[in-house]
This record gives sequence, structure tokens and C-alpha cells, in this order.
Amino acid sequence: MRTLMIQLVRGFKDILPPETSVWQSIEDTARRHFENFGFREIRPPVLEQAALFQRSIGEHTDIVEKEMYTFAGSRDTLLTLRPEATASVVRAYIQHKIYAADPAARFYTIGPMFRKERPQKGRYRQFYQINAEVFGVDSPYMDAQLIYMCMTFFRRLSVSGLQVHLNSLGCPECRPAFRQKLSEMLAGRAENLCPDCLRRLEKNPLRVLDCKVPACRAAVADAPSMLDFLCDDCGQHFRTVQAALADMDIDFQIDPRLVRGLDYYTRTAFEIQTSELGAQNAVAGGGRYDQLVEMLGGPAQPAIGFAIGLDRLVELFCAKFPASETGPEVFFLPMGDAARKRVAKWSSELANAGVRVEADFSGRSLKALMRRADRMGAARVLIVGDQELAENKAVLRDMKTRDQAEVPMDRLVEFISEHVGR
RNA sequence: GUGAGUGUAGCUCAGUUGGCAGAGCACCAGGUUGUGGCCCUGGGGGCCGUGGGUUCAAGUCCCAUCACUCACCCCA
Repeated sequence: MRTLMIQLVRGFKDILPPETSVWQSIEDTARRHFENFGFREIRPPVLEQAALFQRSIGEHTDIVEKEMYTFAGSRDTLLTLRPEATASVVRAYIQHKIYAADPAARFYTIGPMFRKERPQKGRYRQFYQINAEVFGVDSPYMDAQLIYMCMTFFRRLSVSGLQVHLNSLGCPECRPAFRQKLSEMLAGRAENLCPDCLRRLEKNPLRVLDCKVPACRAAVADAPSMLDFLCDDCGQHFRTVQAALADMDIDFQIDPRLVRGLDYYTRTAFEIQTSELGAQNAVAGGGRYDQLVEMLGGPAQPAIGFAIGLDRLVELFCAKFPASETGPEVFFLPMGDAARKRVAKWSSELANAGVRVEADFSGRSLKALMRRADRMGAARVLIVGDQELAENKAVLRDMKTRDQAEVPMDRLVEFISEHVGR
């Protein structure tokens, strides 16, 4: 009789060792790097009221229309597994009145997001992001510093081949005029547009700009550029961002077609792309969202942030530095029951003293255990048998040099701690 | 939601016009009573994704279904 195997839910994945150690080190690097820039960690829950995302991301975005995991909570509230983190961080900023003490606040958060899309290379239904959000700062220098922080983070990880794409989406002052102009133009050639774009024409004409359907691309080939419609303030802001980036030696490309999928962005929008991940080329993306805090019921405070796709970053990183198992510093190899009893205690104490150890209690032959130690990449083995027990010693063998030394048992932990260089 | 490709051992994959299920690597044991890597010998491992159909006979042909992968849409 065969029990039915329960498998992963479609689009979800297990992250296994040794790859998990890559995740750990990237996350550690992010924490250190972001904290150097004055960011502190915030950990909002993964479950929120559906309304939070409907109001922030926008009713007519793909995310809200078809990609959210939403289900009935208690009473008549709808709950959603977060498809992105910014809305939650904004909600927390408002709910805990963090602005009251000091409106300027910087947060980062690392965790899983959920979107019900068809899985594909670099895209999962549960995926991980590193988010950074800045509140209460409207200066364009903040925009530049944020992009700088992001790019130097990648540099720290030695991930290269990344390109910054930059655009400005204007503000409520200047965007309507552009939107109007664009709508008029697109309406005139509606028969050339794909069905999706016909819907976008009504709800969000800017999105037609980044449609990949050839006919749509042709239709918008000579479309007006938002950059020509920027008001004085937005224009000034955008120019200052560019100048600051140049001053910080961050290369970028102006990309007037860069329209992000979330409705809340204003002014600066950017995406960091790679050519090495197949179709899903965005490794990070973000922008300014100066109206969102107020839209969600908080005070009028400007804000800007970005999200890094951790899964994609790990993939880029592993392409360059493949994950590998690291063996123990000391592999305990007891021969016989009496030895196993002693090794159980010694190896535990050594681990507790900060040395990475592993002990084998299987009772297999010395040869078999030596092979096992070799395979797992142990730096050295400690052999304990009847002879050693009788003489109150153990044999410490260096697997690389094959040197063997006798270690007095009563000082075993101290001796090995020193020997390993701790 | 749409399209294409792939499902055989832990992994990578062969499998001829339909005729007893295979290799390499990995794993285990022995060659060496308590010393790893190389070598030699032997061994364990499989509902051939699942269900149905055709056939004397199906991993192979047909149908369905599921899963995975890639791509579209969109994004991190």
C-alpha cells in the first residue's frame, strides 16, 4: 500500500541547503548595508485587509484584478496575502503615528510576497523581496541616495551587469495633461490596439506605453513623452536626481517608457534590470509615492522606496558564486560504545564553545566514516577508540595535510579550540 | 488565462520497427581487523508521472489527466 505523496503547491518552492546559506549571507549583507544608510528593520505581517491593497496599488492593476490571494476573514472582511510590502509599511507608519515624533523615517523589510501568476523562470507565487522605504523626505537627493544604496548593495555582492532605468511620472499637477493628450492620441488609433490596451485606454492609458504587442508598440511609437509635460517642480526634481546620480558615479538610462504597474507612483520611477535572467529582467524597482500616505488616511508626507527581487538576486549571485556545502571543522569519529558516550559529551561541548562540529554515532567502520568525513569536506577528524580511551588521548587528524596529533582528553575542548584557531 | 516543450533509479539521461528496465555519477559493502581521495570487485535501489484504450504483448502507439519547465500578459 502506497501512501499518497503530498507535494508542493504550484508556483511555490522549497529553498534547500546549501542555497539557504546564500540567502542568509545576502540578507545579512542587506541588513548591514541598509542600516549604514540609516534604515531600520520593520516586520509587518504577511496578511492584511484586502482593502489596503485595493486602495494603494489601484483597482485596475493586474495585481489587484487577478493576482491576489484573497479570502474571507471573520465577519465580512476580506483578507489578502500581501502581493507587495509598501502598502503594509505605509499602513504601519500611519497606524503607529510614527510621523508624530519625526516624520522622516527609513525602514527596510525582508520577507515573502504572494501573487497568483503563472510560474516562470524568476517568478514564483511566493517570492521574496527586500524593501526599503523612506518617509517624510521630498528632496531629490533622497531619490538619488536610495538608488545609490541599491546599486552599491549589488556591488557589495559582486553582482554586475545591471542597468538603472530612470523615468519621471510627474505629479497630480502635470500628469493629467499628459494623460489627456495620450488618451486622445490613442483613441484616434484604437483599432490598432490589443484588447488589453483597449481596456487600459479607459482605466490607465499610461500602461499602453509599455505594452509588448508589436501593434501597440507601433501605435505608441510617436506618443508624447511624460518628460515633455513635467511641471516646473517635477522637471527640477528630475534634473536634480540625474545630476546627483552622475555625481555619485551611478550610470543610468532615461527610459520614458518605464511605467510601473502600481498606480501610486509619482515623479521618480526606476527599475534595475539585467540581461541574464531570461524574460524576467527586473531585479529591483521602485519610485516615489508622494500621495500614498495621505491616500491611506495619514498626514500628507512624501515617500519613496524600492523592492529588490531576492529570488532573482540569489539566482544572479549563484550563477557567479555557486552555493556549496561547507563541512565541519571537526568531525568526531568514535569507535565503540564507550567512545560514543564520551564523544557525545565532547562534541557537544565543543559545538557550544563555537566550533562547527559533527559526530557520527552510526557504529560503521573507521574506513566508512573516514570516507564520509572526506565527502562532507571535514577539515579534520577526531578519532576516539578503545586505545585512545585507555591512554586518555584522542587522535586529531588534519584531512588535508594528513598530519595526526595526539590530544589529551582532559583538555580536549581547549586544545581543539586553539587548534582550530579560535 | 493562452502557447510550446518535458515527465524512466537519489541526480543527469539512454531505451531501436511494440518483445524480460539500462548507463554514468551518487549510495552501501568488500579488497586493507583502526585511517579518506585513486583503483578493482560485488550490492541495494524503479507502479517507466497518473488513469484509461489498442494489442498475444506497451517505457514505446492512441486518448485523457496531473506535474514541471520555458514563453506571452505583467512584474520583483
